[in-house]
Amino acid sequence: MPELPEVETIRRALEKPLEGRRIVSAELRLPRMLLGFPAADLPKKLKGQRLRAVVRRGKYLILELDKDSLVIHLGMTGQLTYAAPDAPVDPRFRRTVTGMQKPYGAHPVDKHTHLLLRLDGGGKLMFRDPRTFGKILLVPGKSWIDHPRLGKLGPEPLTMKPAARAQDIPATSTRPVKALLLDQEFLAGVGNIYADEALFHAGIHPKRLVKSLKESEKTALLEAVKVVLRKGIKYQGTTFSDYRKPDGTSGTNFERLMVYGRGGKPCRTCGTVLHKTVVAQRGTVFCPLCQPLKKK
DNA sequence: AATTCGCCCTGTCGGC
DNA sequence: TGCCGACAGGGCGAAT
Repeated sequence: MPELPEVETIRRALEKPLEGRRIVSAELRLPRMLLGFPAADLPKKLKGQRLRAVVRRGKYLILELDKDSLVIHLGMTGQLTYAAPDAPVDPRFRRTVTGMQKPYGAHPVDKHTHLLLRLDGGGKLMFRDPRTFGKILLVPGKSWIDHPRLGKLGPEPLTMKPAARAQDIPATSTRPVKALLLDQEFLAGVGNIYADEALFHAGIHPKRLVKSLKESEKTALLEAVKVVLRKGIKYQGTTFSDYRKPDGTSGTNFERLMVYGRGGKPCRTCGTVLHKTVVAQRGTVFCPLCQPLKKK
């Protein structure tokens, strides 16, 4: 699922080709993907506006236009692809596997392609999402910052100060620590993959209760969040099913993960078989030796 | 107030 | 081979 590193990778890839381009036409092929604005009015609203900036907040990608902001959440299986002018349609586009075929053209429009923006010069931006957990919002001006869906987001993990943020962790909370990491009001952009990775990196069991954490553990965990997110960005995101970069190729972080998706396999640090369980209604993988529930 | 639960949705996979 | 249930899970609203 696209988390902060995946969305940031997409943002960086789209920045150059999109900024300054004018929307020639917009096609919303699945109206229910759009929230808070009449779907029928979207094409007229977007047509003619220039794309001024591509920004990210947590897991949200925001296309700032002349008058409005188009806010996109990729949900679990959302893909944003950009096709350069004159790029041929590539039928293999979405069949890519890590390390295999390299798409060279445009994603074919299929039944999962929900938004299609044609740009001046001939470029195309497409939003595809098989499971339709994604969302599109049209927000007037740059007030997306205050939109109900984005206004309550916690700090950006990459710019927060771990020691300071650690002070904000409730001392009496009975939640498992993994639930805290997944809480977008605590930190914006951490999802299931990087929560597990951060907990491993910090040597903390995902079921540890928040109130049981020592100050040093809190700070170490928040440092670990930054480390694993930076690593995710460095390798252009984690592809294990649907996530793709805008050119259709895969990120290469999956093969570098320490725990996520590796239940039953040996820990890369100590060789112990990694356990898989459920925490906060999410599949969770951890090393029982490197992340003990009780301190020795 | 804090926390958990149920639901949305569809491609993929294991079992028989 | 084909059918079918289980599974994946972010975020929201309801329930506890």
